[in-house]
Amino acid sequence: MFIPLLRESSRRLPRSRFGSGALISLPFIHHQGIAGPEHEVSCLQSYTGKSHLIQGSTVFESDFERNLFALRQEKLRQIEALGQPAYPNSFAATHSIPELRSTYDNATAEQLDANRINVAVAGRIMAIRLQGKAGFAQLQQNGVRLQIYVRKDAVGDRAFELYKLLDLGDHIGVTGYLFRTRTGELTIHVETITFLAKAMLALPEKYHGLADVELRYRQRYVDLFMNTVLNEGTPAEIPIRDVFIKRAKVLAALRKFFDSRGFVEVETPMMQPIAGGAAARPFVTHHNTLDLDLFLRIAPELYLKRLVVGGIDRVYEINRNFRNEGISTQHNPEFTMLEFYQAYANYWDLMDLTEECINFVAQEVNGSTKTWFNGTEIDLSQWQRLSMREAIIKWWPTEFGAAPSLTTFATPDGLERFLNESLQYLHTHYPQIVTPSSEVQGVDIERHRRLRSLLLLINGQLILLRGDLTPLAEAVMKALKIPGAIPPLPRQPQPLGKTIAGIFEAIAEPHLIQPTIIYDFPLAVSPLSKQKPDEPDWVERFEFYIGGFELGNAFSELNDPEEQRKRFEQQIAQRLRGDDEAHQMDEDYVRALAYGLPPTGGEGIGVDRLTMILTGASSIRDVILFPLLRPRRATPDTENEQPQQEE
RNA sequence: GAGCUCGUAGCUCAGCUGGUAGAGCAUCGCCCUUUUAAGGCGCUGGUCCUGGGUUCGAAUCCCAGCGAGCUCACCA
Repeated sequence: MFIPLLRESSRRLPRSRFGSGALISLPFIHHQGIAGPEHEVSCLQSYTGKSHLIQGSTVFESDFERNLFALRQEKLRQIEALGQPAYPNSFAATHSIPELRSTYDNATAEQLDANRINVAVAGRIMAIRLQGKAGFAQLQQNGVRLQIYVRKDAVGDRAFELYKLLDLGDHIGVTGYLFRTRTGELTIHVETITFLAKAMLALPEKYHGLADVELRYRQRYVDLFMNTVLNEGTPAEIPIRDVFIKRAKVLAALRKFFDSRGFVEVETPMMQPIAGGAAARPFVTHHNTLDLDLFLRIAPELYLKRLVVGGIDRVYEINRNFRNEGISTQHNPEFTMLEFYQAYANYWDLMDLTEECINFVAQEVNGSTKTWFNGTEIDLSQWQRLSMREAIIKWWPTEFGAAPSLTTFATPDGLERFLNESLQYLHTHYPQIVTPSSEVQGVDIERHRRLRSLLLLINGQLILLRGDLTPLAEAVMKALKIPGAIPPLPRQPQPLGKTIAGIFEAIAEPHLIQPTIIYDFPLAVSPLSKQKPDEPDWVERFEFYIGGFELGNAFSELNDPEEQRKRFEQQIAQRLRGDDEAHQMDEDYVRALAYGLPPTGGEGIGVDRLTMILTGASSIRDVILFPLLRPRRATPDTENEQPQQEE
């Protein structure tokens, strides 16, 4: 199976050196003085025949790479012939490249000559320039580069032979002394070269790096050492390596912040019999010995509050949550969340703590509270606070006619009447909205699309509120060519609070670019938070938004076991109505509350999203080392075995 | 789940009013002892994502699929 493939590919191998019949111009053939096509065929086959990688593997993209691998194997052999092991175990460096650069970047040529600095450093070759009997290369370590200068008369014949066998991407160690070149660049004048490891594959193009977004995610190892710059040409420009360095700093800063305030870091189950603490669909897994279905956690919330019951008054956890939802620039199925709980605190205390925390982390990570995100400068020290109802009123679109007032939200009837009026208003003032923007000429496409989606939104909310299609709503749906109701028709009208929250998200969220705390949420969307004493339909809860999306969610925790059980039952009722994100019953959690949870404030902060804000990365995948992607089909064989059977 | 855009050499990209594929980097060979996106000369490298269709002829047009990005929907 392999041999025919080799022969086939052999025909396309380079023929330059040995004329028309030559198979491949392998340096070792030259060195051994063997010539002629027959020998070459047998040589290539004999040594590729020893390689599991070349024979059986799917790591190669092409014959080009397969051949390159074979050539590099031969170079390794020649390196061994020069007396250096192909895969040595260590190298004793005296400095790291970042150390050398930071220490001697300002040293003058005269200083370096007068006081010779002998060094031994290791790194990956990221640029190499041979010039006859001398050459330059750039070694990279931890994202920092340092030039080396190799002269044949300084390193000797053998070492210079080795230098000529080096390729882009190889790891080497060198000893020598620092000097400055004619053009002033800090450089190591090399005295010895130690071969450390070979790059058997070709590096991406040296100027542009790895630009293909998909390749960058799939082969993050390449992306990282190529260190491609994100947001090039903008104030938010940042090499990808620095994104992840900053991510590490975000985690360290968060720990520093909470540790210094007496919080205890804990780890609670990520495999849970009941996936609770949030509204989301969980992943399911199975424990064989116990024959038990388990859920990957969607939140640590209920376990952390059990710990507060247990007397850990200040507790936090930083870990992964898993939600079986769609993927977007703000969503990855697994994401990192900080959750913390503080006994005897309420949501007002947490608002202050949140502002302090984000401020602190920004300073630790960036040395500034200002950051660039999606083309806007954001100041993480300047916060505004609005209630959800105020936010809806504030950002009610002018195209929709009159904005609601605070009393609009008091009763379902009031809200329904208001939404109906808005729908009528839209319908009469913008009769063209129902036409798709692609079919309308001479209009502002963005505005048109916005109006259209707002029309849809109101429609949907009315349907949800009422549980049926009124004639006007039906007419709009028909005009918009929407088959059936969107969202799906509920059997009963949904609670008022859910509609209000839906309107808020659609209308206000995109405006929340600068840090904003939105407080007082409807009870109906908050099964775990405490009611406001004077407004029982509303709870003491806030979310904070930066850059147009939600970063955190906090509330005064519900600690009345009886009320908690009732909320669970309501959630179960919603579940039965088809809402599979509604909360499940957790009797043990209710039991824990029955032992007495002190008044407690709790909050969750999305660490990935916070990192996005602090690094200017506009996609969550740019702050996750290995974001979830569809697997690539492994081999050409399985490719052919897959008929197009899916609809 | 829907819409838009993209998929050409290992990498970065041209070619897309249909005539059977090109550049730069990398690779390979030669020259070059202070270069730095080194330079010069020469060679090589492609199931143009996959499968159908239209056509005398498809990288190019049409359909379907696969993968990705963005926007929207859902959620955090």
